[in-house]
Parts: sequence; C-alpha cells; structure tokens
Amino acid sequence: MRAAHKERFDRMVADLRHKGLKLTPQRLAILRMFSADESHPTAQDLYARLRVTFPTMSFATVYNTLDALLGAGHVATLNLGPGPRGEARATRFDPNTEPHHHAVCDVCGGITDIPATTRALVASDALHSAAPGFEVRTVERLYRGVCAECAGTKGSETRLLS
Amino acid sequence: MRAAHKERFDRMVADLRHKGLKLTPQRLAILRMFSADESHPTAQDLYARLRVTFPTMSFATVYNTLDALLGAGHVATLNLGPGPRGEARATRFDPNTEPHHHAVCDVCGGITDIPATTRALVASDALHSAAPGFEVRTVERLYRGVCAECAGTKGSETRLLS
DNA sequence: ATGAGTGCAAATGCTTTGCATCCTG
DNA sequence: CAGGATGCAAAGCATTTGCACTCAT
Repeated sequence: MRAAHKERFDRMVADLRHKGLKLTPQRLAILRMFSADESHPTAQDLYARLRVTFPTMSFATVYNTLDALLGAGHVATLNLGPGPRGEARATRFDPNTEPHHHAVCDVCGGITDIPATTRALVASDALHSAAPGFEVRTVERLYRGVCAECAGTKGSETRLLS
Repeated sequence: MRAAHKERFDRMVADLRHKGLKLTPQRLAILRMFSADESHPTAQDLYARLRVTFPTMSFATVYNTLDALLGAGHVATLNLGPGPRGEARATRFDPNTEPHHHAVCDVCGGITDIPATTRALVASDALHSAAPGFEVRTVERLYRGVCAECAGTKGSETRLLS
C-alpha cells in the first residue's frame, strides 16, 4: 500500500468523472492536495494552502468540491469541539475512508488515525441492551489523551495538561 | 435513582456556591432548566426556552453559565457534524456526567445516552497496538443509525434514509 | 461596597449563498 | 453551446467580546 494518496487521487478522479461531474483545474488542484493530506485539515486550511499556488481559488470552490467528494463518499468529516486550549471548532476533513477512529492529543492537538478492528462489532452488540431497537449503522470513536511525542516531552509546555 | 435531575440541580448549586461563584436568579433558572434536560440542547435551544419565562436573559449569560458548569465538571459537550439533513453544527450540552456514549438517529436526529458500564464496551476500547505510546484519557463513542421509533415507522418520511 | 455577573450590541470565525461570468464535456 | 462550476462579496449562524450597569455576597 505504498503511495496510498496517489491511489486515492486516481480513485477520486475516476469516480467523479464517472458520476458526470466536471474536472476543472481547481478541482484537480484540490483533489491533489487533499488526497495526500493526513493532517485532517479544515476547509480553511486547504483554502489557505491552495491559495499559494492558485491565487484565484475561492472558499466557495473549496467547500463545493469537498461537498462533492462527501456526496461521492470519498471524504469523512470529523467534528471535535474546542479542545483544552480552545483550538478549533471547524469541521475537519479526512481522505481516509477506510473504517477507522481518531486519537486526539490534548497537548499538541494532533490527530492520529486508528484503524478499526473487528472489535468494533463487539461494541455494537453491547449496545442492544442499552438502546433496544437502535439499528447501528456506524460507530465513531474518539480517544483523547496525550500522544507519544508529547508524553515524552518532560519540560516545556507539557504542563498545560490539567 | 428517581428524579436524577433534582439531585443534579442540588449538586450543581452546592458546588458552584462552594467554589465562590455567585448564584444569580439567571443562573438558577439556567441550572433548573438544564439539569432536567435530557435532550442534549444547544446553547441557543436553552436561550430560546429560558427567554419565555425570563425575557431579559441574554446569550452571554447562557454561555457564561454553561462555561462555569463546564469548568466545574458538571457538563459534557457533544459535537456532531451536520447530519444527513444538515440539522445542526452547534455544540450540544449534556448534564449527564456519568461516563456514557451517544446514539444519534439519522432520521429524527434524536440523541440517546448509552451508559458506558458494560464490560464489552470497556474491553473494546483498547488501542495499544494501533497507536503505541498514546496515553488515553477518555473515549467518546458515537453510534449513528436509526432509533427504534423511526425504524418502526414504515410510512411517512422514513425514506429520507439513504 | 465591590467585584462578579448581566445585558445589549457589535465583532469574530466558519460556512453558505446569490449571481454574473466562465469553461468543461 | 448548455449547464455545471467559479469567484467574489454579502448573508447566515453559533459563539465571543467590550463595556457600562446591577446586584449577590
């Protein structure tokens, strides 16, 4: 699975084309950048970075394209509330559509993907007793804590941690 | 555990007083309404409802009070992205501070609390192998699907479901 | 009395929308 | 060459903030 982002890009392009959506230069630039981005960027993040090499890029186009990808199932969205230090409340976009969960570091704010194992199925079983009749479609899990890098940092601002 | 909301209210009042915060009529009204609310309301929801019996209530006061409760550990927040039908992206507040998860209905948007006590739930939260060194502090789980009521509704708008 | 809390309105930040123009298919 | 896509700016929400005033302690 080397260069997963390259495969992603190709898959997105092929599928959008197949669905009759137009492949404008703007969209290709967005797809190229987004498909390779593991940082769970916000729409504004992408816009800012795209603007560097594509000065006429507009919010509308970024949102519009992300929306198209969303409809086509090539993006997952992630909403974390304001963290410990009020970082960001904007929606984050994730090009990884494999079932997975997220681990958010309370110190640096970094987000790590956690592949979903078969254990998730066990979890949905347990739900039956708690909410009888609820038909589970998806399970999202959010781990909050301290990432390996920040846990290792003994000095500096690690003490932000309550 | 009858009238859990009454206990909650008393606990909140006692604790805020203990922490030296002022118990204004506004705050008491907010606490009274919020502590009994199982619907995971947004700040705006609370504001709108409070306004009926307390016409001078302002956003600032509602947010300010929720913030105080948050700092005192009497509230949990919940951020769902825009659902299937773009309902709401606002932060939701939950007076239930027992460890629990949430089940969101894709049809009616209803949110149900799921106690996190079951052993299966706890067991499935391990992630050591996936993110080595990550120090987990909390785990939030979000189930999406269809609630019992909506699953039973054969006619009407149930077909909204993709 | 005194400073935390309140209320209003203006400001901020993210996202959406209206609409004239452009360009892919 | 037709309709989807773009770009700009203005509009929409949720939330925050500034500041004079009020009231719980």
